[in-house]
Parts: sequence; structure tokens; C-alpha cells
Amino acid sequence: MRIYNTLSAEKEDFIPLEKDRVNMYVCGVTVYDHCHIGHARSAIVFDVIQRYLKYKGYNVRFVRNFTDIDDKIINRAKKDGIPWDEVARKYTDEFYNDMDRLGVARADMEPKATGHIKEIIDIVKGLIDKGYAYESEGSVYFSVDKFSGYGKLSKRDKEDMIAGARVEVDERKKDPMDFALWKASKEGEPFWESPWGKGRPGWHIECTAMSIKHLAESFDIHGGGADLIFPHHENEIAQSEAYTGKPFVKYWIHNGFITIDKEKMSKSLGNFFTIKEVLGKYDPEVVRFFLLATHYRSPIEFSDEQLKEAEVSIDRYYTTLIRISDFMTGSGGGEKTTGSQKAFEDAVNSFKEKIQAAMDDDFNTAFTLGHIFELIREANRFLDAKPSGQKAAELMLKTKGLLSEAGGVLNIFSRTPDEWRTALMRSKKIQMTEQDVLVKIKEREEARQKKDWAASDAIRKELDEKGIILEDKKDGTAWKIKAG
RNA sequence: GGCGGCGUACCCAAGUGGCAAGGGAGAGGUCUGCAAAACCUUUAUGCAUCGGUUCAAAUCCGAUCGCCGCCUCCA
Repeated sequence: MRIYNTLSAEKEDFIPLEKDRVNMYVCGVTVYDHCHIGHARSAIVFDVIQRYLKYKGYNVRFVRNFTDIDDKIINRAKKDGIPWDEVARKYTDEFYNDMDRLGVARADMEPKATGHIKEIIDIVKGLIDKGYAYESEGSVYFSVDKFSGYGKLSKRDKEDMIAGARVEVDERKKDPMDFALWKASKEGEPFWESPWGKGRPGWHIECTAMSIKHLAESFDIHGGGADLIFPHHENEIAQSEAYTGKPFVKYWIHNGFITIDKEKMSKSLGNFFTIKEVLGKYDPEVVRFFLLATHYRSPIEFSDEQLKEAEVSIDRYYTTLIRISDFMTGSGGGEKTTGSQKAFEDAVNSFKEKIQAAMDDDFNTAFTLGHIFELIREANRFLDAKPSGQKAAELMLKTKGLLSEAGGVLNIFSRTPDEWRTALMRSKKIQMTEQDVLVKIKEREEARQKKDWAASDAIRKELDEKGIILEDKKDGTAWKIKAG
């Protein structure tokens, strides 16, 4: 398996520190507001990575934190006139609600910064003792100059950064590049007692404390959005390696952004859609598919059109599933081989290998989806040739299993076609009930018996205008929701 | 200004040295009472542009143009 490592800036063979075991830490969210679709991308990307590692047989320990104390939370609390911890609680609940809907699994450990104040203080003390940090007016800063590897993740040196000009000016720091490990609290702000007085943790230190506590001083994978590379992850490396004297993380994985009109979606630009908004228009599976149809490191332009295409693609999957089960229930008869059987068998037999090769190559979910649709095409082609008999049934059953296994890693394609149709009815806000549709189908069937094609077509048209498509089959009329 | 990334068909998007995946849209066809679905054919001798290396380049190297990100809280 190969993974692109931000630290080395190239794809590397994945060799965990401990055989068959993967320790993985992903930066979660700061709970001060609703999550937007960019947060969804990050969560889904690492959810899939975590699922695939488990699928490969690794014993994965996956930690995803919550930042539940921070300036933004304090400001939000002031603005809303509620206690800061209520803000944190509220948006933690919102996060879970969004993630559950998106099919993002819970991590094995989901620690919070405020639950690790003691560990944080111990590390800050340790860093002061080792000479990497200093106290100033009740705050503690990390001295960037003391850590020689500073900049190795974000590939920049100190001079470059200062040349960038926008470096925070703060009288209390010895050097403008230094960052806070512990922040003295102002009047009326939440605080914890510490050797340096009342205060709260800086942003970066919580991840050091929690990853060391719940994983180890050195672990395999650390992930997050690409915007965390600097300063967050760079600072994490500095303080962690200074503290332990050991390499902090072996593989750094960062996902790309979602863009709107080519610009990064962000809170500050205001060009974002919340997860809730998007899920008001599209089924969660559609959102997941849309986000996984592009490689995790590439930017994704958020687009209604692309979301609709994702919906059409998923519909193609479930439509094929219906064809397969129609075939299974109707398949009797003698063995009948067809011309397309060989190609289909090849596709079936090579499928698993292709999927794993795609995922092994830096988690290429887009390529994986390509393979899935290749198999779908072969299955449809095979069915078009009207095969029959035991051998054909076995092949179809195997196909169904393979598709479901691949879908399982991505956590899509896990519903029944009926559930998908119901989900589409909901997300497209179709006004008719299933019962209404069945009544119309019956009416039309009667017209068709009488060969009253005008009446029959009128009903088809009427339903079509409501987004419902009728399909006449040998044993009756089926219906589906128009996707896209 | 420094550092990094991207540019593949009408749209989206894989592919990082060996015949250009996949999805959508378009056109034609098979099937159908008509449809839908599905399948078949078709749509890049071409991968921003110009050079170079190589038996072989979308892929490696150099230059140019365009777009974006990070350097400040950010997924």
C-alpha cells in the first residue's frame, strides 16, 4: 500500500510502526458553529481511509478529537449570550447529527481538549523544563528557534515566513514566530488553574496531549484538512518532538478543499454551504458519492450539476441491482451460455484485485468507482444476452457480493433499491404516496388491456411530470423516481 | 515577495514512462404499442503552450501562459 506523505512530499510504501497495527489521529472540528460541506469532506475522507485499513486487516485505533475550548467558542458564547460550554455541547451534538446522516463512523476514541487539561499542563511544564518554552505574563510560549526541524512539514523556513509580513505582533513573545502553549485568561473568560495562573490551553497543544495519551508518543497516521499543515501541524510536530525526543508521526495525510467558483470554501469568505443545507436537497449517499468521486487530495468544485450526476450514478447502481434480483427470481431453465459470459467472468474474477490496487494506491476512491461501474456494465451486458441456469445465477450472486463489498469500504451502495427509491422521494419532495402511484399504475394497466394507448400514455405523462417514471416489464409495471 | 499545487473531450474525472479508466451530456442504433432501463456504435492520433530527454512522454526536465492554495482563524 502506498500513501502520499505530506512530510516527504511523495508517495511512500505504508509500513506501520507495529506490524498489523495502525494508530491514527485526525483533527476534528472546533465546535463553535454548524459544519459546512468542507468539514464533511475531511470527515468522509478519513472515514474511508479508516474503513479501508480495517478492511485490509489492520488493527486500527482511530482517534478524532473535538476542540471544545477556544477563542471562537468564547466569542460565540458572548454573541449568543450563553455559557461557552453550552456552545460546545450544542455544536458537538450538531456534528454528530451531520456525521451520522453522512454515514461517518464514530472514531474509536473521541477525546476533548477540556478533558485533558492535566496532561496539557504536564507537557507544557516539561517543555519549559527542557528549555523549549518560556512563561510570559501568565502565558507560555513555544520558542520556535529552539526546534531545529521547524518548517519541515510545510516546507518553509522562518525567514520566508517573516518575509510574508503578516506575522502577529505580540509584546509578550520573544520572537514573533513563537506560538502559545498556554494562554492566560482575561477577566470573565473560562479558565483552569495552572502553575502560571488562570488560563486555558493554546490550540495546538491539545492534539499533542491527546494523541500521546490515547495512541503513543510516535504513531502512524495523522490527518486533517490541508489548511492545517501550517501552522497547526507544524506546531504539533515542534512541541511533540521537543517534548518526547522522538519522531511524532510517520505519515501525514491532508485532504484538499472544496471550492466555489474556484475559491476555497471558508467561513471567513462566507462562501460555504452547511451540511444541513446540502442534505436538505440531496440524499446523504449522493453527497458521499460526490465527494469520493474525486481523489482526496484534489480540489472539488462544489456544483449542483455534479451532485445531480452523482445521484444519476447511484441510481444506475440500484437499477442494476433490481435487474439482478429480477433475474434471480426469474431464472430457471437449462444452462445457457452466452457470448458475453467470458468477458463478464473476467470482470468478476479480476474485480477485487482492481479495487484493492486502486485503494492501495493512495486511497484512489475515484478509480475504485470507475471499476465498480465497469463491473456494472459487464453485468448488464451479460443480462442483456438473456442467460439462464445455475452457472449464470452463481455469477450474478457473486457480482452482487463483490459490489456490496466494494461499496462497504466507501460506505455507499448499502441500501436496497426500495430504500433508495424512498430516499429519492424524500429528497426530491415528491408529493405522491406510493399508494397513489400504484392506483395510477392500475388505471393505466386497465387502459392498456383495452389497448387504449392514449389513456395509457396520458397517465405515463402525468406521472412523468411529477418525477415518476414507469417501466413496463413482462410481469407488470414497475416505477421509479427520476434521478438527476 | 516566499513556498506548494493544478491545467486531460461539451461537462465532471482517473491515469505520473509502454494502445487515453469511469460517469454525465450529445448523435445514431437494438429492444418497446409508445416509453423507460439496458446494451451497441460514435464524440481527445489528443492531455494549457513551446522546447528538450527517451526506442517510447499526459506522465521526466526547462521555459511560458492561466488558475488556485498556504504564509492570519480555517477541514
